[in-house]
Parts: sequence; structure tokens; C-alpha cells
Amino acid sequence: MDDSRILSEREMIIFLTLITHYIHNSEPVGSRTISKKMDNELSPATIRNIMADLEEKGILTHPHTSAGRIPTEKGYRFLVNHIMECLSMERTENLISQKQIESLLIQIREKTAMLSKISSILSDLSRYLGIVMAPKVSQLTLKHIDFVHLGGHLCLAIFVSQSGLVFNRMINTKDVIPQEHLDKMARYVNHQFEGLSLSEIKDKIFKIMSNEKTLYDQFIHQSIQISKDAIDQEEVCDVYIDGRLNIMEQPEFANPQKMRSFFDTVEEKGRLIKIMDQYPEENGVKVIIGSENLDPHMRDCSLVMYPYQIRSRVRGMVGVIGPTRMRYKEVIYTVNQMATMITRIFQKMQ
Amino acid sequence: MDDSRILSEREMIIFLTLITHYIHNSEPVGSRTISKKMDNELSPATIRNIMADLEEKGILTHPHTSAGRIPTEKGYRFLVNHIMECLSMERTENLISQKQIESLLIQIREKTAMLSKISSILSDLSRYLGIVMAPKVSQLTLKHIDFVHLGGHLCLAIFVSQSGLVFNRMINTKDVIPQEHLDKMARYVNHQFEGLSLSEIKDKIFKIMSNEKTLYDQFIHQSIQISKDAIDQEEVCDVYIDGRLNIMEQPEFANPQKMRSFFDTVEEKGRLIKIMDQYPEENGVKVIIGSENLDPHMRDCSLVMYPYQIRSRVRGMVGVIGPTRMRYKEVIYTVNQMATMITRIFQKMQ
DNA sequence: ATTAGCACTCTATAAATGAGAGTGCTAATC
DNA sequence: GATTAGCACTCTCATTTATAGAGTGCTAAT
Repeated sequence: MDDSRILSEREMIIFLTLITHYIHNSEPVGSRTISKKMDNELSPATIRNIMADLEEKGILTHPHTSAGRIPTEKGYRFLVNHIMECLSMERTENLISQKQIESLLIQIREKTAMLSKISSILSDLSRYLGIVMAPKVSQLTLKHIDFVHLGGHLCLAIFVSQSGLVFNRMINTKDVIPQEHLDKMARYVNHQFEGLSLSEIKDKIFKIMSNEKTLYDQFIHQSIQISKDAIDQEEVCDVYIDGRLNIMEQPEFANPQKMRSFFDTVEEKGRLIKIMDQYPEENGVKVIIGSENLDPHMRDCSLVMYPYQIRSRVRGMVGVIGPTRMRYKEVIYTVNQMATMITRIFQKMQ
Repeated sequence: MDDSRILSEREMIIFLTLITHYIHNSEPVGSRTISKKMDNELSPATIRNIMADLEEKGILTHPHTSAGRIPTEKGYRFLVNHIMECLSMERTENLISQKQIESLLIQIREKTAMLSKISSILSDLSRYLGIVMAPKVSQLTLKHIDFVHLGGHLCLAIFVSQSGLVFNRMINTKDVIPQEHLDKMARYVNHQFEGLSLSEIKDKIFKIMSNEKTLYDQFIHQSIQISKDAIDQEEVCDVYIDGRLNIMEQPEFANPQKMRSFFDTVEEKGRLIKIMDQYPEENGVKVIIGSENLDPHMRDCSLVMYPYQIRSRVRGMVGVIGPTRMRYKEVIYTVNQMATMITRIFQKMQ
């Protein structure tokens, strides 16, 4: 039963005081401590009674008889719901110096570098682990394509997307194609495909190829073939992680065993992607707390993730992983702002 | 005094047996263990005597009276010297499946992706930390340059080096330059600079700019200006690291404190570069053992690094960081082969 | 409804104990 | 003369025992 909805104001104050204190000190909080924090408004004995009530409601617990209280996962969930309500009501205050970060990021054009910089910024801001999941390239819109002859049958295709991201793929051509020829082909291909997404281009290539006229025009045929080779290559969904040091500082990972099993999961990036796919979003954000996470190695972690967009098409995710005892409010606000900022940056980049 | 040069054959056998055993088990080795390993050829008592001799020579020690022996740093250094002698004499056996790795690597054209893949391979092979230090871009030779209009005053310059590496820089142009115009400029610039290294191009740009003819030709002036802007941007010397998990498994880092201080140093990449610059190479390799390293946080680590080349010009470094108790022979062989392979790959890439 | 008082519980830390591993030395053996 | 068996000695590490301290829950008083 969800008794936790019906908290009296006094209970709420005590709960928030306790959880805040615990989040910062990671030690069970006793009744005396809370009483002091509230300027002795209530005596420890009274607080003990209330804490017992909160424990009955399932949002607090204590590790052993003579220890102070700590929040349960249900407690954290309750806190997060509370925060989300505030988030939608308050005008989010600026926790981060957006301008500086934005001007820093907008200068990086290279996809890999940009995303890993974002994960590094996220980890610095949150003091936990920063995570960025790359958008699927196939949703990007083509601005410009270029072919460079590398020698022999090797050729390099360089894509620039509308949003200014650069990525490239290598092609093994059937014939040796000289650079001037490649330039001509590039001009043709640019003309044909500019403004389309990679997956749209795929479709168009299919159409052109099945057009019988193509069969007879050597030039078109070759141009289309090379584009097809470049686009068809399987894409990996990349994950960028930074801030491992931050996690090492958390007392819940002081045990080397736990630390290892945590990093085992995190470094195996496929797992993260799976986790991301597994959970629904609420109000655009995913917050996965402790054992809500089905992966047993992530039982002591929480995860906050927001989606970002490129030209209202592609969606990637950014977020933070930290201990269950996370500074949720700060993190949720920060990740939210970063996601918004990234979306905005891609808009600006044109 | 370097008594360690004068080891009898028997002493040598015992030393190698002991150090090998210690490297694999990370526990002090007693006389009984060694005796067994040598098929009871000698009794524990005899071995004890010899071990006492080796201790006098400074290549063994014991952590306390009733523990077995462990190698000193001088011992490791002695081992490494011994290995290096063998390396130059033996035909290096193939420890790694070079062909597969080579064909895997040669497909990656993007600088960042390639180098981080190499560091990942190195960490997998060594089961320690894989390190790659990127070559200085300014030494690369230009194959092809391309300008892409990104909208407004923004323009992207894409470089492809002779060796097929791609990297790009963003430029803020004074005027708005349309794409057709940029294409023309690129053709001119390619013609002017192809085959030169970035630093040579810098010089040439300087010459052209001081030529008075340039002042009057608007087109040349603009082309040169944009090239200059692209090339002048400060480059960062990148470091790629992978295999943190491997390090966590080493018992010498079981203490969370030590682990943190180690990663503190390693993640701050500037420090690694400094360390690299500080030590001389012997026979092309740098092996830094334990406290030979001036950085106090790296006191428990060893470092094996080989240089690699791109077209016999630029030098980067690849290597491995592990505990002082490192499987030196394996690592030295592996890193050696990887460095050679990388050099060869860049040759092949044309 | 709140609070003071007190017995009770559990942890964390320090001190005490004992088994085990390995040495160094001496005297016997090959 | 080199090797080895034998044994007292040293030091660590794991286990046990004792103790102080923090915090609770309950009862009775305010």
C-alpha cells in the first residue's frame, strides 16, 4: 500500500531533513541529530516516534537496532517523485554556467570528441559518472559528402551532417578510381542526396538502382554503388563514459569487490544500452533507483537519464550514474539542463 | 655496487624461478616452494643459503623475518635487462595474432577511434592498462583538404593525411563564403600544399602572405587566410587509455586508497605525457620500474613504452602500465610487436 | 501530545591468543 | 667443502574476548 502519499507536513520535514543529511554523510541518522538540525523544535523522543511511523510506511529503515535511520529505496523513489513535482512547477534555476559550456562544446565538430567531452562535463558537474549515448547516425541529415582516394582500391567517404557532425567510412572500390573522378562523383551524389537522412538515402539508392536507366550509365552506377557501400556499413551505438574517479570516492564502493562488479557492468557498454531500452520514461526522464534496475550488479546504483535531440529527429541519451544515495535534486536538474543545452547546440550548429 | 652482474648459473636459475613464481602469485616465495619447483634438485636449506646471497646482492628481499622472498626493484631491473638481451638475440616469437589485429585496425580511418581501439587491444593483450599517445598532428603530411560551409560565418576544414587519418577543425570566417567558392579555394589549397607536412605548410603560408602579389589577389588571399586559421589552432597531445578493470584485479591495488591515487595520476593525462618526456629510451624502449618513476603515485607501477612512427616522421608512443610485479617478458614482447605493427599499418595505409 | 529516563541491543575497536609459515643457525652427513 | 636435517625463533594473520558508545523502544511523568 502506498501510504507514503499521506505524509503530514511534519513527517515530510523530518523525512527530507533525514534523507538530505544521509545523502551527504552516508551514515545512519539518529533522532538527536535531526532534533538539533531542527533547532530543537522537537525532542529526540518525539522524532523517534515519527521515525518509527515513517519506517512503518516503508520509506525509512535501520540497518540494526541501535543505529540511526536510513532511507529505503521506496524512500528515494518518494523523494524523486517529490523533486519531479517541484521541477515542473519551479522555474529551474541555473545550476550550471551554460554559456561557457555551450561555447566550449559548439567548437567541437568531431562526433567522438564532442560526445566524450559532454560525458566529461556531466561527470564534473554531478561528481558521479557521466554517460552519453550517441544518437543513431542513420537518422542524421546529410549536408555534404566527400570522397578521398587513399591509394589502390581504397577510398574514404567523409560525411558532414546538417548539424555539422563529421564522420567517415572506408570503402573498398571494385576499380581504382582517381581523385578527379571521385570529385565529380561527390558532386553528383551531393546533388542527389543533400538534405536527406541516411536512411532516406538508402531508400533512394534502392530506387535508383532498380531504375533500368542506371544500368546503362556507367558514371551514375559507380557513384551510387560507392554511396551504397559507404552507407550500408553497420553502425555501432556508442556509449561514452567519464568520471570513474568520482565513483571510486563513494563509500558504497569502497569495497574493491563491489567496485569491480560495478565497473564490469558499466564498461561493458552493451549492458547499459540494454538497461536504457528496458525502462519507460516519465515526463521525459528516466530515473532508475537501486534494485529497480534488473541488472544485479547495478543494485547499489541509481541512474538519471534525459533524451536529447538533433533537429527533432534523432534521440540520444545523456545522464549520470551514481550510488543509490545520490544527490537526486542536483543531478536531475543538471542532466535536464545539459540535455536541453545539447539539443539547442545541435539546432544552432545548423 | 652492481654485484648483480655476477650471478652463478645456479643463482640465476633460482632467481628466475622465484621471480616468475612471485609475478604470478604475488605472494612471497619460500625455500620449500622453490625446491619443489626444481624437482627437489636442491634441498630447501641450500636454497635458503643462496637466497640469502641474492638478498645480499640486493635483488631479493623479504617483507619480514618469517616470510618468503620477493624481488626488489633492482631485481626487476635485472630481470628486464636480461629479457632485453634475449629479445635482441631470439627471433621474437609471435605472441599475438597480428594478421587479425592488423586487418581490424586498418579499417578504422578516424584518428580518435583508431587510437582508442589500439589502447583497448593493448589492454586486452597485456591484461594491464593500455596506453596510446597520439602523434603530433603537425608532423603529418597533407593528402587532401576540404572546406564545408556550415552556415553563417562558420566553416569546417577537413584534413586527410597521406596516411589516411582524418581530422577536422572549425573556422570562423570574416565573410560569409558560399560552398562553391569554398570548393574552388579547396582546389587551390590542395594544389599548393599537397604532400607537405602541416608545419611546412605553415612556413609556406607565411611566405605566400609576405609576397606582395598576394595582397592584390583577393582569391589567393582569402584561401591562404582560411588555411592559416585552420592550421594555426593549438593541438592537444592526446592520450588514450583502456583496461582500467584489469588494474583493479591486481592485488597491489586492492586497497581503495592506492587505487584512487593511481587512477588520479593516470586519468590526468598531462602527467603521463610529462613522465614520458622525462625518461630516456634504451634500445628504443622505455621501461620504468616502480620508484624509478619520479611521480610518487606511480611508485607501485611499471611502465613499458615503445615509439611508433608514421612515415618515418611522426612519433607517438604505445605501451602498458601495470604493477611493478609485471609480466615483463610478455608485455615487452607484446608492446614491441604492437608498435611495429602500428608503424607498418601507417605505411600500408599510404 | 510531548518528553525525560532507563534498560537493552548491536557495532566497532582494541587487546589477547594461538596456529602456521618460513627463516637462520648449528651440527651431522655425503 | 658443499649439502642437508633439525630445531629454536620470529613475525603475521585469523580468531576470540572484552569494552565503550551510539541509538533505540518503552514506560511513566509532564
